[in-house]
Parts: sequence; C-alpha cells; structure tokens
Amino acid sequence: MSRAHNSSGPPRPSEELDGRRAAILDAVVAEYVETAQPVGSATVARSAGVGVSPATVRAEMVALEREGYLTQPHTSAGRIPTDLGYRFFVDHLAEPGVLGPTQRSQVARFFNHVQGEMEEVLERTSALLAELTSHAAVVIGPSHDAARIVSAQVVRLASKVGLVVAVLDDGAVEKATVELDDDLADETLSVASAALAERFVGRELREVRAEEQLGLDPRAASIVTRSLEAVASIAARREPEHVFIGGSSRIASSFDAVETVRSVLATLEQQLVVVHLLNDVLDSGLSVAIGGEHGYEPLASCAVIVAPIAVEGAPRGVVGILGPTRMHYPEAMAAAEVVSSKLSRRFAAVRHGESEDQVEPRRG
Amino acid sequence: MSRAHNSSGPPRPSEELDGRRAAILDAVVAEYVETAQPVGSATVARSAGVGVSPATVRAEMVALEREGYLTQPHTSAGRIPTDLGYRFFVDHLAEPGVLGPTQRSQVARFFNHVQGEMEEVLERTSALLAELTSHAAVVIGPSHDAARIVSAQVVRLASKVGLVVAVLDDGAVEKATVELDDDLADETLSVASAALAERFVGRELREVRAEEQLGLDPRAASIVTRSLEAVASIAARREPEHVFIGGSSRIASSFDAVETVRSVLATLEQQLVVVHLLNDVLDSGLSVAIGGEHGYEPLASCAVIVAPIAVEGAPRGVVGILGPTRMHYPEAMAAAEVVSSKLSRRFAAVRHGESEDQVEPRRG
DNA sequence: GTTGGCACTCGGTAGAGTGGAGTGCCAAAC
DNA sequence: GTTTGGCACTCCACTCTACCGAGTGCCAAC
Repeated sequence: MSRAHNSSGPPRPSEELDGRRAAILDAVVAEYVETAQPVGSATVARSAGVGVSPATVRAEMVALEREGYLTQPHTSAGRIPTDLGYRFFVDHLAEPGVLGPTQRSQVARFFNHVQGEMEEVLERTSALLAELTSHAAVVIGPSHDAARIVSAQVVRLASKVGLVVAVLDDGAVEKATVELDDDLADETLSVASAALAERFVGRELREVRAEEQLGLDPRAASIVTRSLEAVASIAARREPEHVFIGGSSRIASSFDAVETVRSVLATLEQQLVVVHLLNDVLDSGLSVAIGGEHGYEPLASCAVIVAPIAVEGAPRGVVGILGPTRMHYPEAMAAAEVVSSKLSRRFAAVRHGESEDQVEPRRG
Repeated sequence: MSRAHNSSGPPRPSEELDGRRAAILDAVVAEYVETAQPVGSATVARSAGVGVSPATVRAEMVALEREGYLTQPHTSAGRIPTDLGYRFFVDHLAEPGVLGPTQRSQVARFFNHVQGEMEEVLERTSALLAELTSHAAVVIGPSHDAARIVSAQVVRLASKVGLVVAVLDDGAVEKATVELDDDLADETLSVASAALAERFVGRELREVRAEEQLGLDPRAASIVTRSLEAVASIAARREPEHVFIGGSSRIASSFDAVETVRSVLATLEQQLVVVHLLNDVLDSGLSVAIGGEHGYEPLASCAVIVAPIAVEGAPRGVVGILGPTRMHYPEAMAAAEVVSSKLSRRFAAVRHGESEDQVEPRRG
C-alpha cells in the first residue's frame, strides 16, 4: 500500500509491463469495475500504488492503449480495460482475493446445514454461489458414466410398461422405460429383474451393453436385452449430467443492452452448451476466460470463472461463475474456489462413508 | 369479419359494454398488441368491425377510459388497454384462437417423436411451448403424493451410507440417503430392504409414516424406521414437484425496463412460487390472469395463461405461459390448450399401459 | 346520435449552445 | 531524460429552444 517513491525499482512482478504500468492498469481495472465509467488520468494518479502525476499517467496510458490493454470509448474520455487488460489484471493479482467475513460465514453456514440428495445440494449450491457473487452461477455434478451400479431391477408400471431402475454408487438413480409383452407373467418379470441385477451390479454404467442372454427363459431374456439397451442408451446420451444454474436473473442487471441479456440467457438455457463451455475453459487450464477467450460468440461480453470439483485428483464436476467482463475477479475467483473445495470435500467424505451430517464438523 | 352496418344490433355478446364499444376495445387491444404504440382514434376507425368515424371513436374512447378499460399515457397520445381492458378482451373473444399451420405441425411432430422419461418429456415440452409462443413457458408434472409405490429397497452406497429407493407407478423414482450403522452386515441390510418393500409396496407415498417395526432384527428395524422417516420427509417436502421452465430468456425481449426483467426472472427462479402462482390461477377457475389479478407483485406487468393437465378428470399437472400483458392472447391460449391436452392424452395412454412409442399414431 | 372541423396539448426530435472532463503536447523543472 | 504543470483542444452529455405532428376534446352542422 505505502510505496515511497517512483524512481525506485518496480515493486511487483511483471513480464510484459514494468511495475508502474501494471500499477496503472490495475488502478484502471479496479476503478472501472467499481464505477463502470471510463477512468481518467487524474483518478488513476490519485489512487494508491501510483505515485506519479496525471501527466505521467497519461503518457503511460497512451502506451497501454497502444499495447492493447486499454481502450478509449472516444477521444477525450477516460480509458476502459480491454479483455487483454483484464487478462493481465487477473494474471498478476498480488493477493489471491478473499471473501468478506459475511460471505465466509454464509458459506460455512450453508455447508454445515445443507443436507439431502446430491442433486439438491448442487442445486442449492448454485444459488449460494450466485448469491455470493451477484452473478449467475453454474454447478455441474460428477458425470455418472464411471459410477458403479449397486442395484438394478425392472418393475412393472402398467400392463405393458416396465421401468428399469439402476442405482449408482454415487447416489444417482438412472431409469428407463421398457415395453413389456402383453401377457407377461409377474414371475417372468422377477426372473428378468434378477438376471438384470446379476449382470449389472458392480459394473460401470458405461460398460453396459446389450448382449445375448443365454440360459434364460426367452421371454425374460427379451426383457433383459431390452433393458440393457435402454440403459445403455441412457448412458450414451451425453446430456443430463447434473447441471444447475442459479441466479440467472442477475444477468439482467449486468448488461445495458437488452439484446446482450437475451442472448446470454438463451445460451444459459442450453445446458449442453454450458457444460461444454465450462469444460473447455477447464481443459484449457485456465480458471478464468475473459470476453472472447472462450470462443463462444454470444458470451463475448462475459467472463467465465471455473473451479474444478475433484476428489483424490479425479475430476468430479465443476463450478462456474458467469458475469460481465467488468466483474470483481478476485472475490469471484475466491468464491468459486471456496465453494468448489467445499463440494470436493463433501464428495470425498461421502465416498469414504461418512454420514453427510458429520461431514463438516462445526468450527469457526 | 364483414359486418354490414353499425346501427344494427350488437353482433357480439356483451354485458357491460355495448357492441360498438366492445369492438373499439378489441381494436385497441389488437392494435396495441401488434405495435406496442398507443392507439389513436383514426387507427381504430380504420380497423375492421368499427364502422364509425374517428370523432365517434374518440367519444367512445373517453367513455372506455372513464370505465377503466383504457388509459392514456398522456394527453394527446392514443390509448392503451388497462388490465381490465385485456380482461374484457379475453372474456369476450369471438373465436377461441387457433395455432398457425406451422405451429400445429410443430406440435404434432414434437409429440410424435418425443420419447423418454416423463421428466425429459416435460422439460422439452416447456421448450416447445416457449418456442410456440415466444414467451416463457412452465410445465408442472403430476405431484407424486397420490402415486403408488411399486418397488422399495435400501442399498449400500458406502460403508456408512445407504440409499432408500422407491419407484412410483407414475414412473418417478424417489430416493433418500440414510445413515447406516458402522458394521452393518449385508444380510441385515437385505432383511431391512425386504421389510421395507413389504411395508411400502402398494401404498401411496403420502401414506408412508415412520412406525415401530415389530418382529424384526432390531438392527434391521432401525434401518427400516430410518428409511421410513427419510421417505416420509421427502413426501412431506412440498417443493420438488417436477417444474420445468423453458424460454425464460424471452422475458428479456418482452419488457423495456431492466428492473422488470430482473424481477420477473428472479421470480421464475423460485420454483415454489411459480407452482403456487399457477395453482392459484387454476384454482380461481381462470385460464388467464392479467397483470395484478394473480396478486404476485413482481409479476404485475405479466399475464399468466394456464391450462390443466388432467387424466380422467383428475389433475395431473399444469402448463403455463408467462409473458407481458401485451401478448397475443388467443394464440397463446390455444397453444397452452393444445399442449396441455396432448400431455393429458399421453399420460392417460401411459397409464393404460400403452407403450409410449405408439401413443400418438401418426396422422395429419 | 354522428360527423367534420378546428384549436389545443404534448411528446419526440433536431439543432444550437455550453460546461466540463479528459486528452495530447510542450516547455520548464527536477 | 524523466517528470510535471500548463494549456489548447476535443468531444460527450446536458440543456434549451423550436417545431412538427399525432392525437385529443369540443362544437356546430348534419
């Protein structure tokens, strides 16, 4: 905070930008995020960390603009950061960013009290994250195709309709309807159900394949085959990983242009796209994708923050925050980080067989 | 369309308004819905069904305004309908409103091809309805508490975590985690599972109560009791009926004020509120609630159209459309009607045991 | 009761003027 | 040679004014 003079060595790490320019860029970003107004040289000169006069700031700003970090809406206006400017800002954050005390206790309270099925936890977590950051939040749960089946059965719903139900060891239940023969006896169905259980249990969902059923009553075999087909097609369908989007109404407050709001919301409605987006960003090794970086046109004025949920190194989902490029990056990144690690820990605990109630021993 | 003169008897039914005033009101509504601009007397006079001069129209408009059907944004502007004006309009629709041929074939195609679990069908139906009407659409599936349980079991997910799974005869699966004792034997769990099945199957979900378990290994009994508790609490929780909201991004295009967009979207995020809203409107016996009629403040500038899904007279859910009061009521009502009846028929067919594939025999 | 005529109202738009924030540049200062 | 205060310049945002035109309310004529 208190730096003595200006002619001394650059106080923060930098590759492309010397310390003073970085400080100026930081000041512009910080101010613009706060006010949404183009930032002038006087304001920057006044801000902590920049110990030079407006005139000097102006000279540096010209350079920063030439290098693509800043842009001017028009001559004789202040500067606003470009996507590249935000990128430099997040890449050179001095401190990692922390949540305020209120938010921290909000998170703690949430994870101490939340209970119920995983889906419900994830759903409510997305609302929490949205609340914490005032942006839209996405939580994607673990995909099921590596989960093992712990129970399988086929039951009758109506005379010609059956339901295959497979319980996975991550607590999810997959189901699929199958057509039953007209006059199928209950006993045959039981036989089929037992055969199904025998073939399914212990396997991973994605291993399930339709295959010829030997040594079975042909009618039961037919049911089993059909059930295998049905479940295999469920597993093959890429879509319904658990995707929960919270706080999408906040998009409306984030952008001036109605058309932007509409197109961002429309994109959020396509869960498949959202899943791809987050995974793409994650795969690219980033935790933040700013503006055009993620390559999704309709979200060009958005920034996406992601944080993986992982148990023992294996990815088990992802949390994301979607807001305008003009956002409070450190806080948002901290929020994503905290929430994803809390979720990771909870998943790990469940996996190790602890009851959910005792996952988070109450503590400060 | 072609009505000869004006001095002859009023051509449409009316209680509060004579035929000419009704015609003028209709014209204002129709025009305003189309253009979103205040409608002047000249425009009304030009429109079919109103065979009088602008001056006469003006006189009538003064009356209509005095009676609360129209309002003027300011002197020397045209008129726009009030909520009461829209109300009269929908209450006195000459023809029930029909879908265009494109839309009709879109609906037919959809219901011929859609398949899969009920949840998925409902989800995609909400998208269809949104697409048809260009408004946000809600589809609420049947509540489960009258459904009968066709299968119940408890399985182990991890050493201390179990999962109670109950399959309902409407194809839904309810589940709840239960804590297991540390060193519970697999056989005991099987016993508990069997006991659970014995007590559950054939009952309705809402009948499930925790009760003392007699004649059982006490450890198994404890599991059964806990499972009953868990399921009972699932059943008691009012929330997660299946609520699917499609096309909420269209809200953004429907209103000018960002704040309205935000608050409407925020309301839509609260599924519980949406469920109550639709049910309230349904219970009030209306198919349309306009503006303040439904009493939900944040939706005061919205109109809600509902249509029940019913099988053999019993309510099995509801579809809804939510848009600005300035909407194409006849078309939207027709869309809700068509979709809800298609869903009703599909549910009925499933219930009667037909395979879903043959529910809608292909036809024009 | 209906109509054309007419004066009037008022919002929206276009144009001119102005204030001010902010810039770029330059010569003096450190 | 880097920094700085000074200064002329730019251009947006805002206000003020004038004006057009759509639309009204009223009234006398039909």
